[in-house]
Amino acid sequence: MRLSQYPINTVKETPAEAEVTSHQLMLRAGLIRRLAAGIYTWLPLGLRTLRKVERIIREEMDHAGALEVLMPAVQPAELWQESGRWDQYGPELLRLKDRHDRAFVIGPTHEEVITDLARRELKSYRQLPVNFYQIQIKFRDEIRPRFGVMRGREFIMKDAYSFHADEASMAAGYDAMHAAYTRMFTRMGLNFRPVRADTGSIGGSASEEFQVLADSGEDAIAVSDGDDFAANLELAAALPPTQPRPAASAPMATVSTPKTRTIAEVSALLGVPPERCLKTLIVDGDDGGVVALVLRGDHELNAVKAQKLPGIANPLCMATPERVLAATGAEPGSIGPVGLSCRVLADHSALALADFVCGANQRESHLTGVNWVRDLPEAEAADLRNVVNGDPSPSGTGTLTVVRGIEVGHIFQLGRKYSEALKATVLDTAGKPTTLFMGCYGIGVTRVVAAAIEQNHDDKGILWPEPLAPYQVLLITMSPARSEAVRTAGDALYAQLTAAGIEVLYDDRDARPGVKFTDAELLGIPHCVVIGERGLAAGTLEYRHRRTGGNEETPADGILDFLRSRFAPPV
RNA sequence: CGGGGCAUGGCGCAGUCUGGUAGCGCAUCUGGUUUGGGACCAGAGGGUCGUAGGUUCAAAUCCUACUGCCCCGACCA
Repeated sequence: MRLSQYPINTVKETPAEAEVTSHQLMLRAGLIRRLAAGIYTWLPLGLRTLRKVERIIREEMDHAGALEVLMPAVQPAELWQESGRWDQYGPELLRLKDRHDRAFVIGPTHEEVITDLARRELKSYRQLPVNFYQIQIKFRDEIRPRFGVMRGREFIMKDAYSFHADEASMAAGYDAMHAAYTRMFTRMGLNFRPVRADTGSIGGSASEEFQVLADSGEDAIAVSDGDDFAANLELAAALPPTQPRPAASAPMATVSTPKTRTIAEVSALLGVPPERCLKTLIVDGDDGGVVALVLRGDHELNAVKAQKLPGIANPLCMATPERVLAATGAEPGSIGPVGLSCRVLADHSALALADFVCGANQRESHLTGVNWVRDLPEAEAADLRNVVNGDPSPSGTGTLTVVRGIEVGHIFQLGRKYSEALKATVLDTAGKPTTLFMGCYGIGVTRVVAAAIEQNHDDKGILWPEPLAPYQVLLITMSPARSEAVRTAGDALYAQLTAAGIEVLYDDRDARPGVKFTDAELLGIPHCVVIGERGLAAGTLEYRHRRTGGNEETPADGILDFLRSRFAPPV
């Protein structure tokens, strides 16, 4: 493509609406434009990268034996009522009616449609296993779309659904997708980790997320330095301390702690480090009562872990101040586990403390020198907290570090959740109907593009991983309007490279060199060839690589082989 | 949905407190001089100041309602 014929501008100033780097760069480089909140147009340059992501996904899905289909974006409400998700999904599901007043949804996902297809088309165990996938537009009416296409409302997803006669086949299909995903993201040149994940609202048993590692990621991931263990923070288990609880050495005493509400304030006032203070949170139980959750002062409550515990409301709900007062006799800021009549759950690390500080359940008072058993009954032990840097890995090897990630893929073993609801069965070897086992496997295609930029940029612009770059080579002519020789050489080289099957973006604009170079850096095409008069006279071209920088002179007549030697070998 | 903020040429902003001629930079167009790292000079076009009411002799500015967008939280590819 000739840049002189690409009418979209690059932008110098960072648009005010964009917060994260990838969003800013995508707008500045002219990859996307916003139409409404969370809804974007893909411009030619951005679309090329999007298509490259799609192509790699298709190749690896096909290679894994999956079959491509294309399902409708608009789906009848009946299917959602049948699966029960019409009522469960909530306002994120965009519902609409047609002219006959029939209810439809814009599909946020396609379990219902694919399961409907499966129950109609699949009749025998002999047809299994099978994996259908599509690359298609989804709509989720997110509460808060943000970060450009990273969390849009309309987005492109690759979703795949596998069907199996038994659990072992489902597990094998899951493993095959795990391998396919690993190949895809490796081919895309992304630094990623598969991590264990919570199954959330989709349901099912085993589940892993594929996370692109980036500091701006919305997800926290705990990774072990001893082996390949990695888990989403919501799921990463905090092991109980191995050392036994020290013996009590201090008497319990009540101290006045006026105007202190937070652990930090109490800690500062009493001169006791936060890790020797306890914080007590009152949450709703599932029986109408309340439950006290006790954590070490320096630890954070993990809501996903807590709400899975029996007796605790799911989703987790903090008790109202009135209920806290009724249950403890004090307001948040001065509450503690001593003398509570409600059920008390304590995190393992909180239970390992001796001579600790906690709220006294009296206004603006705390207790010091408190000890389990001696001063209050030993609470039920539970894993309630987020792991922190330095915690031992649940895998038993190494210690954990918490890093940030962008979730670009998620794979699930669904079991029979949807096939049961929609009565999707096949005949087994005995000729009896058997309910299908399912797996489902998603990739946020549009999000991959943003994640790739988030992970690959510098202060000047994008640094495309070679397999995702909209073009392989950027060809720049220096002042073509002034030099016919440069212009002719540029046109000829453009034709030559294009004929050789190389994807070339040709900056033939009549713009000053500085403009062209800064745009080159913004756009992030990996390989750049510069044609100028002074090189032309010597029979040389200039080459520079976006990531490594620097200028190299190379003979003009060997440019094709030279470039090919610089291309990254395919993964 | 709860909390906070913003809305003024295509983009980024000032002007709003204290009502009185709509302004700056970038971008765009014309002419000229320039040309290896976002040029310079001269000129030009482009804005119902988010929408609708209200107060006032007079509203971008004060009041009311609404809409859109952004940020923080819970949800997710």
